Amino acid sequence: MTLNAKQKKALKTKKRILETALELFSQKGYNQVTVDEIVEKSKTSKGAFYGHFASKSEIFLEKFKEIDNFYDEFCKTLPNELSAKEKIIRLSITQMKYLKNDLGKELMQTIYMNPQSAKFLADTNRRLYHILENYLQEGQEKGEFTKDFSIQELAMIISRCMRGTLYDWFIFEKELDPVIEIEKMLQAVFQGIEKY
Amino acid sequence: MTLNAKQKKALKTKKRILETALELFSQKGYNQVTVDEIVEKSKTSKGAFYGHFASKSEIFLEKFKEIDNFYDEFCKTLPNELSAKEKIIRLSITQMKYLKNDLGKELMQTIYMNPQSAKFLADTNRRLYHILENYLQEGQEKGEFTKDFSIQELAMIISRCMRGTLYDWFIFEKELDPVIEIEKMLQAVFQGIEKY
DNA sequence: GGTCTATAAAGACTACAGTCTATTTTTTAT
DNA sequence: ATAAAAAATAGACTGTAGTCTTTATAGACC
Repeated sequence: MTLNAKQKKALKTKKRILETALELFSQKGYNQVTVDEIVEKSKTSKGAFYGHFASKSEIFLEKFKEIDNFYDEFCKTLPNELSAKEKIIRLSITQMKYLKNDLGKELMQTIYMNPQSAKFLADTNRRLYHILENYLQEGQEKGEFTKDFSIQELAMIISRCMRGTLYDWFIFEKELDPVIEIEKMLQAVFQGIEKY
Repeated sequence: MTLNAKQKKALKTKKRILETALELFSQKGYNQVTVDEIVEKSKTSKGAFYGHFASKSEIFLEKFKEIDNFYDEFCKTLPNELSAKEKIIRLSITQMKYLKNDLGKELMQTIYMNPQSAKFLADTNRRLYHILENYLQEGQEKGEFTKDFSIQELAMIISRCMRGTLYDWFIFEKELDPVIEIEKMLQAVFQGIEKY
């Protein structure tokens, strides 16, 4: 982690590009901003831009990755005595609020609709999966959840509900609220829609 | 439906473009084919292409819409005495097989990852939603399903499971089988993952 | 301190989806 | 038949993401 002068300068360039780009995106929207514009305003060059980022959308991915701070913060403030189910529901709802209010629909849609950046969502080593797996394990151990599925399968099911809900947020014209939608979705998944 | 000579000719042009494009896509893959190439091979022009299709990906959307034939066929062969749950499960599984084997991952991914064409998936007037709503209504009436959700909400939940599963098919590196995944997903949604 | 190498940055260039204007072809009205 | 209007098609042109080649800069080694 001990950087020499050259590396420090490069990092400063990267930061300048990132900040300029995010600034422009928030001013005019992702699709209204060109890479040429970012490069011009940040006084860098195409070479510098693509040396630091693989694509225009990767800028958003970088921003999106800050979500790990959100998860950390969330875990800290969550009362431990809640049921595992309640923890997962609160995680999901709080997360949706964060994505909706702090990151915004355009950023999320850009990541989700881009095959390259969307791959990151499938990385089962990201914080989200670890947290989910913990709560699920706790739930299974306490006998709250079925053991018909493995922890990994359950994490996949829950996280898929999140992805499905977010995806629907992007594609439905009539403005869908991801917070309300994830709540309904999870209610169905936890209790089931069958009568017994 | 009575076309004059001009309209008939235009339709022939459209058909020629469509067939040439699909042929090329299947030969080299969607991303390896350019509109210029389609236009050249079909002996038409950019003007003709964009007169008939709003975008390159709309070609795939056109092909995707044939799915209604699949749904019709499916409904015809489905035994009526099955439970509503069983009907929905069979619909989902058979559909996934169709998407995977007949349409293919690239076509589906192209539609799903494209904001313009993805809007079509959100059209609640497509055949899929009507069929789902029928089965769900049948299930609610027979007392198979909870009435905590409206038919429309249930259709949204089930179809979102489908979309989420397909989306995951696209983004996970390690080849996911959408047929197996939808089965697990629905098992969870029908029975719930909570122990009671 | 000079040469050699590796990394960063510059910016010209390419590829390609989609637009725009011009031209041809067909229909309609007289 | 002929002029005017409408529709379809041709293909030149534009915008922009991303690549490629060149140049500058800094560290390393003698």
